[in-house]
Amino acid sequence: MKCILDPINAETKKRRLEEFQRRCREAGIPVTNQRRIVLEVVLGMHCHPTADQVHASLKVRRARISRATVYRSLESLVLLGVITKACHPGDVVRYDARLEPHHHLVCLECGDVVDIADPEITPPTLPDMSVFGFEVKDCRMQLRGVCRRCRRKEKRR
Amino acid sequence: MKCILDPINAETKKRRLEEFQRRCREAGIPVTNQRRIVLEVVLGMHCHPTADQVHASLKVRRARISRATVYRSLESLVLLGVITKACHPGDVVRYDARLEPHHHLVCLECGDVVDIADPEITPPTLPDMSVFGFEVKDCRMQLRGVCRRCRRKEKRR
DNA sequence: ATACGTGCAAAGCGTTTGCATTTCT
DNA sequence: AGAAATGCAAACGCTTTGCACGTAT
Repeated sequence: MKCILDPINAETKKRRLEEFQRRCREAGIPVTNQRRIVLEVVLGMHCHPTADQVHASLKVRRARISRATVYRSLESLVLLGVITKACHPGDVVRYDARLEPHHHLVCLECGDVVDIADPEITPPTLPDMSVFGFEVKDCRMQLRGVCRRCRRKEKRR
Repeated sequence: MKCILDPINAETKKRRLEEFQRRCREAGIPVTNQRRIVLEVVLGMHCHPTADQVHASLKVRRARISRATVYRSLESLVLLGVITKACHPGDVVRYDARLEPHHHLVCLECGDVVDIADPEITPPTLPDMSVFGFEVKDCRMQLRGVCRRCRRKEKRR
């Protein structure tokens, strides 16, 4: 079984950047260099970076973008629907660049989340929650437990 | 269809408090008044309170427990496995007193999460992720989208 | 008696905001 | 030209921590 997802590939990245520009035009907000670069970096990062991790990753790429702008850019990318906020057990906001349906392994010890694909557990259609006035946009399974690293730590005690 | 879950009932509360005391003894940590009262309050609150909401709720009940102790008590209750950290898209830690399997409606606009039960979408057995060294303890479906209140707000624009 | 928990206040971080300046449309 | 975004630094809010004291085992 292979189900931990690979990084987003070059072709998908290109498509996502085009979609970002299209949505900016639709929403009438400027396509700034900063926003584009932030998106590029997030698409290239491992799963669910924090704003600060994105900022650090920008530094490595020699792109000088202030911390405040990184926060604001990520927020506008969420509003554009180009990325989403990941649901984590911790107290730091994390972002998820993967839009296609997938699931998460959540470690309840360290808060780490890993993307997985497992068609077996995915329901074929989105459940209807309109009785509650709720519009379902996507559906993700969280498999919560303890990751390898944390299990090792536990054994050591 | 009825699937938004009712508050935890009196009988269950009693059982949960007993379990808490038992686990304290097992772990060799003291059963203090503060920890017990914090648990009582969390069991009585609507879904996924923040530490500060718990603290406020304690005030209403005329229980003077310092904010720091509330934070520490909640953390020890998590370690004891008596409550869990809820997985939210926001930047504040939220707690979940419901241990039995259930699912969540997550509003991506306001970050609100509502407990639901829907056996139709619940997989019969926990998927095996031991290939990744991951021990699955529970499995929750997140139906992410927009809640009634936020949809109304959108229409007003 | 001893180890652990509690309360208080201060420190620590992640995040947001006000304002002058720059950039995009 | 006008509207919106950026950078900086300061402010803000949630959470943790150091320390003296209190409490459970």
